[in-house]
Amino acid sequence: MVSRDRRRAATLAEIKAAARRLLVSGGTPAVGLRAVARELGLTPPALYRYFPSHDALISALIADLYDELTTALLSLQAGDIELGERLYLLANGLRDWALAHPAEFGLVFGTAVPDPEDGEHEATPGHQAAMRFGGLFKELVAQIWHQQPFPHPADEELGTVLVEQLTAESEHFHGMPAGAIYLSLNYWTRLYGLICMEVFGQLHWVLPDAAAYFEAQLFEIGQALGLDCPAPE
Amino acid sequence: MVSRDRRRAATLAEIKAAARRLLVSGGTPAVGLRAVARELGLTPPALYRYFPSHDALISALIADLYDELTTALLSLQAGDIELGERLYLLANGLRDWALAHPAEFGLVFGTAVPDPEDGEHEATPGHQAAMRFGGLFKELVAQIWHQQPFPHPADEELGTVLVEQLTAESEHFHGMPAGAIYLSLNYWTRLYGLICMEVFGQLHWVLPDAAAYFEAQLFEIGQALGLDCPAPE
DNA sequence: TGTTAACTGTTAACGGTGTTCACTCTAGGC
DNA sequence: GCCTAGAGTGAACACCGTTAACAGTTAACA
Repeated sequence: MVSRDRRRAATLAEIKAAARRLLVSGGTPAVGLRAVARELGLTPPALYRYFPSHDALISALIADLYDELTTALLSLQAGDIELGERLYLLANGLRDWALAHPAEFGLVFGTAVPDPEDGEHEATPGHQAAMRFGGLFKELVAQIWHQQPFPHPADEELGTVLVEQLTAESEHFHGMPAGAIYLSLNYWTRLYGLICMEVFGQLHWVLPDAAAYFEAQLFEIGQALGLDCPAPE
Repeated sequence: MVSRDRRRAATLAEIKAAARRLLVSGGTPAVGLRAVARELGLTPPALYRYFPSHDALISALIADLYDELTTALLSLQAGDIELGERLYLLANGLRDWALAHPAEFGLVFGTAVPDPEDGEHEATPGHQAAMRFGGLFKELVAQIWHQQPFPHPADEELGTVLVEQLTAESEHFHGMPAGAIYLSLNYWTRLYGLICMEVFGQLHWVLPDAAAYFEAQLFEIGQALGLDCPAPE
C-alpha cells in the first residue's frame, strides 16, 4: 500500500498535469477549477484539499513551467560548448519554446510580476523559480565576461544615476562593472522584447515570419557582448 | 427634444466612459458587463442594445484608447519642432502614457493581436485605430529618413530573406530601402519592448526605477537613426 | 392625426464560474 | 480496536455573460 502522502503527491502532480493539458489545448481561460476537476473525475471542492484557491493552482502551474523551461534550456547547453555558442543556444531555445508553447509562454511571461517592494513575496515558489530562470542568463553572461571581457560604455557615458543603479546589481553579476551589466541588460531586454512581440502577434503585421529578423537581431546583440554569433546567410 | 440617435450616441459614450472608469480603478477584470451596467444604473441586458457582446464592448474600448493615445502623441508634436526631437517626444510620450495608465496600456498592448492572415479583420475599428497609431511612427521615421538619410546596413549584411521581407514593407515606409526599414523596425521593437517590460514589472527586479535606463536606451536607438537625442546627464 | 414600427429598457431564466459549509467515508497511528 | 485526520461529496451562495419574452416610449408614415 502506498503511503498516504505519496498518494497525495501523486494527485497533486495529476492536478497540475491536467491543468497543463487544458492550458495547451484551450489557452489560459480554459484552465478553470471546474474544468480541472472534471478532467480528473473529481468534484470542484475536492481540489481545495490541494490548493487554497484557483489562483494558487495557476501560480503553482507557472512555477512548474518556469522550472520546465529552465531545465530545458540547461539541457541545451550540456556538454563542452563554447560560452558564446551557449548564449546563442539559450536565446534560440527560449524563442523555440515560446513559439512551440505560446499558451504557456503567455501565462508565464504575460502575467504581471508581483508587486515591486511587496513584502514576503520572496518565499513564493513562483518567484524562486523565476529567480532560477533569471540566474541562468546572469550566470552565463558573467562567465562570458570573465572569460573575455567585452568593450563596454564608460560610466560617464551612462550617467551617474544609471551607473549607481547598475553597480547595485553588481553582486548578482559576479562583480561586473556597470557598463558591462548595462550591455548584458540590453541583451536580455531586447531578447525578451522580441520574443514577446513575436509570440503575441505584435510583429506579424509588418513581418509575417520574424525568424530572419530574430536571427539578425541575435547577431547584433551578440556582437555587443563580443561574440561572433553565426552571421546571417 | 434631443433626437433619438443623438441620445443613443450619448448613452454609448457613457457606457464606454463607465467601462474606462472601471478599467482604471480595478484593472481589466473589473470591467464586466454587469459592473458597467451597474455603473450606469441599468440592467445588464440593456447593454446588448449597444454592443452585441461583452467582447465587443472591450474591443470598442480598446479602439477608443488607441485613438486617445494617438491624438495625445500627435498633440505633443504640434508646432515647429525638429523631426528628431519629435521622435524623442513620441517615444517619451508613449512611455509616460503607459506609466500613467498602466491598466489601459495592458489592455491595449497586452492583448493578443487578431489572427495573422484572418480575413475581414481589416474593417474592425480596433484594427483601423491600431493602424492609425502605427502610421504615426512610420510616418515620422519616413520623414526623418527623407530629410537626412541615415547610414544603414547593406542588403548583404541582412541576408536575402530578411531583405525580401523588408522591401515588401517599403511602400508603407515611403520607399525607404531595406536597411533603413530594418533600423526603424529596431527602434520600434526596442521601444515597445522596453515599455512593456517596465509597465508589466518585468524590469524592476533588476532596476527599481527604469527611467535612467530608458533614457540611455532612447539615446542609443536614436543614434542608429542619425539623431543626436539629448545625451544623459 | 391615428396607426404602426422601431427602439430602449425591463424581468426571469439558463448555464457557467470560484468558493464555502456540512457531511460521509476511509485509512493510519496510538 | 478506537479515534482522529484526511479525502471526497452534495448542496448552496454569489457572481458572471447571455438569451428570450415582454412593456413603454418615440419616431415615421398613411
